[in-house]
Amino acid sequence: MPELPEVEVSRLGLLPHLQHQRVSAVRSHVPQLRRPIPAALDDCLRGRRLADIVRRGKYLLFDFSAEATEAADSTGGWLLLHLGMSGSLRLVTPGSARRRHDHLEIDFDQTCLRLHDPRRFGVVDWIPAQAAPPERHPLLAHQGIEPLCAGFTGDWLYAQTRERQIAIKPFLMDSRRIVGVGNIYAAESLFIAGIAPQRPAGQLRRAECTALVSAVRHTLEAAIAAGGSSVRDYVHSDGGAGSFQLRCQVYGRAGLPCLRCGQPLADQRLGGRASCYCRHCQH
DNA sequence: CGTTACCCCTGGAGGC
DNA sequence: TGCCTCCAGGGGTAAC
Repeated sequence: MPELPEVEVSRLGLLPHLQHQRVSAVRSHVPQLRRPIPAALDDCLRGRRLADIVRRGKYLLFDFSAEATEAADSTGGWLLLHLGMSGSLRLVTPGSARRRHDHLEIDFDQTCLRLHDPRRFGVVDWIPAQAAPPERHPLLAHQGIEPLCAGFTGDWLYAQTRERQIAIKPFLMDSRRIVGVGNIYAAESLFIAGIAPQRPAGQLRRAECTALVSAVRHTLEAAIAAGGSSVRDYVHSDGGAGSFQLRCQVYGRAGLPCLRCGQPLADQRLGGRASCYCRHCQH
């Protein structure tokens, strides 16, 4: 279940292997995931070198906007990928057997990148360089602040939440406000900060906003660090990016004892999502 | 503006 | 063993 840390770990794991590599072929094996996969992707990418991979929220942008080495007729662009809920990216030996749900293959000179996505909630799109800049893409244009950037502070959160009745947990998870915080890390961060998930956002005091921002950043950074330590495994093993099992303190533990006070954890639906928390430790 | 429902899809879990 | 139902997840979109 990729949230921001999993996407960032994928980026960090792939970049050293793919940067400056040239695409030799692209194959998609399904017409669409959450949205249609561009049919002409092979024409767009073939012969181009990958300059960089950048992340925006949970989206990855593969930068092929530099001048092409072989494809001379157009000006390159960006490959936009989103892993949805069940997506993962793996580097495999070219020609090795494709697994069920390997929907997209991009052959580079030395390796093959495969997008595996059983539930097909992912996104694959092509953004031509001659179009508007990638941040204007409809899926990126309304993305909120990056939780790991310097501007994401307690003061920022305090200002943004004033007069807002919405519960703090769905507020945190709304990508138009803050990108990359999914259900797991929202639940964990609220527990660490001692804030109940159903609290109206506008009710949070300044100190609570500071604590929550700190908890979100710490949780995400710890998860990236945990995943980063297994980047080598990620690239070479069959297990994929599965080893950042950050020990969850509340997520998925409804009814089990709170690790801080021992009381059974409560479960409540907020914004359609299961929200596990401790009635005793979170207010 | 906020909230809710729905949709994309598969597979794992649990009930019978 | 199998069949059914429920649920999870991200997130865009439409409806209220």
